[in-house]
Amino acid sequence: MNPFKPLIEPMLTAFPGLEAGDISFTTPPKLDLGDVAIPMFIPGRKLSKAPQVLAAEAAQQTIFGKQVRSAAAAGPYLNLKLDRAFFAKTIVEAILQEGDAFGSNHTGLGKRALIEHTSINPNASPHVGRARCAMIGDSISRLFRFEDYHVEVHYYVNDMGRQIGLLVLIADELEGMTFDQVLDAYVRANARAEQDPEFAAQGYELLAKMEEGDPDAQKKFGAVVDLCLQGQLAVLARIGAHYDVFDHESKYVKDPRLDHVLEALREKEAVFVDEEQRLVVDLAKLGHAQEEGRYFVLMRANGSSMYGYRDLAYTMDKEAIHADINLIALGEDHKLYFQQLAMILEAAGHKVPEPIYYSYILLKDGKMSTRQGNVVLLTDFLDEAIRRAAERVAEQCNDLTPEEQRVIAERVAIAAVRFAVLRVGSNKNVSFDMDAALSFEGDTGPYIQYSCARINSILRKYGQPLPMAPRQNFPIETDAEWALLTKLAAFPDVVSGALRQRTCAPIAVYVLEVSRSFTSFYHDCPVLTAGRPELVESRLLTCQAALQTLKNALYLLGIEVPERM
RNA sequence: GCGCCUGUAGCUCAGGUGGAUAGAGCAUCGGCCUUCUAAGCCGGUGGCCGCUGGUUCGAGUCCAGCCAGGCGCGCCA
Repeated sequence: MNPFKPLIEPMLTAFPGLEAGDISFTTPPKLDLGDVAIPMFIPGRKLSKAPQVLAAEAAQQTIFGKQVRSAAAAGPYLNLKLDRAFFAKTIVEAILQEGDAFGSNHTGLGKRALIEHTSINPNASPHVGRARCAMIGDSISRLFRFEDYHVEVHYYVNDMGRQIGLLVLIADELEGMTFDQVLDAYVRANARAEQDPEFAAQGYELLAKMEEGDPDAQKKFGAVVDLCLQGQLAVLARIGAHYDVFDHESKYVKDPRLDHVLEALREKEAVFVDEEQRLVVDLAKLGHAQEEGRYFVLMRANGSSMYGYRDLAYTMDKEAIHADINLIALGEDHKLYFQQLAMILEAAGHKVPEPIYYSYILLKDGKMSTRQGNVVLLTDFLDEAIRRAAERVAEQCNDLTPEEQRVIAERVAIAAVRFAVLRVGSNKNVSFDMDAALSFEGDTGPYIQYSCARINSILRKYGQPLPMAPRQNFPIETDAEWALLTKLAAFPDVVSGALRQRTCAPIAVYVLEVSRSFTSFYHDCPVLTAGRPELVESRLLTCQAALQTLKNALYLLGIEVPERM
């Protein structure tokens, strides 16, 4: 939606050399300069005129009609003061009409999008670093769904490998291991393998059996993996992450398609057996420029396959779905690995997924490592968040039942966590600070929810159904109303920008701006006690439009809108 | 050592495709609850945008070099 479309035509009439695409709109730094600004850089280049000169000419020569009160040049900008009521009405009308779809540009109609994310090793309860991947991946899948893509979320279950083998050994000794004991068992298994070569060898042995299809080994692996996976999914569900398809790594051990990849590599003389009898790819033959990361091992000397070998098959499997968009969210530590994988598959004529990398959440004393047990578990983090939120809710909503309070506290906590993670760019390391992450004041998820609760409160108190569309007269009396509505109108552009950049961070920034803008409106503009019925109505509809926009944007972030808080 | 990512206010972060006086929150200082929720609002203090050069009418944004942090670099996944 571009509410300022009616301003384009008069410009084109005044300057025949221009096309509609040359005219763009921005908000002036201060509203007393104008309600909307048209930058003259691009039109100036097109007409070979200095933007300052063109702006001055445009202010003189363009005949805008009665929707424009005044036009003034300010340097390279043409600032317009508008008949605000006219444009405000267009904006509110569009938002209410589009409802839950407002903001979507519907670019995914009839298209498929596949995204793989999270795919944690089944060895322990997820820590907040892994949860970052889940939240980023989940939000991107929501973004594509919102754009009308048919979205399929895949989860790769790493049910093979030495690590799991060691865990199976420990589980055997433990008997009746529960999910809560897994992390501890996993840490112990790794520590023991480092000190006890025999134990480590047993792990490899078990792994080899598993790969050969030994039924007993498969049963043991299956039991441990399933215990972990179900436990992990339950925790991930708490933050709203869900998956459509689970692909098990063990399915890709002896995939016939790998022969054809090997064949392609042989043709390029890029694969060889090294002096230790491993099957290795020489990526230099495929165009890899550096010595570092030149070799990629496919199989061990004993003939068992490496993770990457199976991943080749899995990646081809996803390619076979022929999705229009094929994404994978990966930790930055997988960057080189994925480039190597891509190089091999491309050499064999395959298309590879588009990676989305995220950096780590660091603790004060360094990186989180499941293997070392140096972690903040998502589940503990959420419990603490809920505990803090519950304290606040108990003060503020003491007229509600404990059950109602519990639901609110949970939503507030999840909003705090998801927002804190999603608002920062995914290629940035974040240092984890419990207190900062769980603050409910300022630029936070709960702040946004709070503004929604206030809107809901106004609508509840009004107590009657709102008209579906603004009436003829839509008075705008303050800058606050105008600023809010133009901010709302920007949502579709924010969505398309986020989609293009494959990140929901701009949505988080936007939702904060809308909330701030609404709260200023809330303080400046009484709604129910505005006086004139038409003003009450226009402001009610403004509230409704703001709520609809916030709701749609918060859906993308996986944050729920509370009725009150 | 080589490659990729990051460096913006005391702290945590925004700042597509170069454009108006570099923006928020926290912290700090000062105002605002007989009026729709103070998890709030309004205002003040606080910036060699890591450093040095270059391109440009114009650089936080583009290029080069350097400095600092993160990640990675052959039988982990």
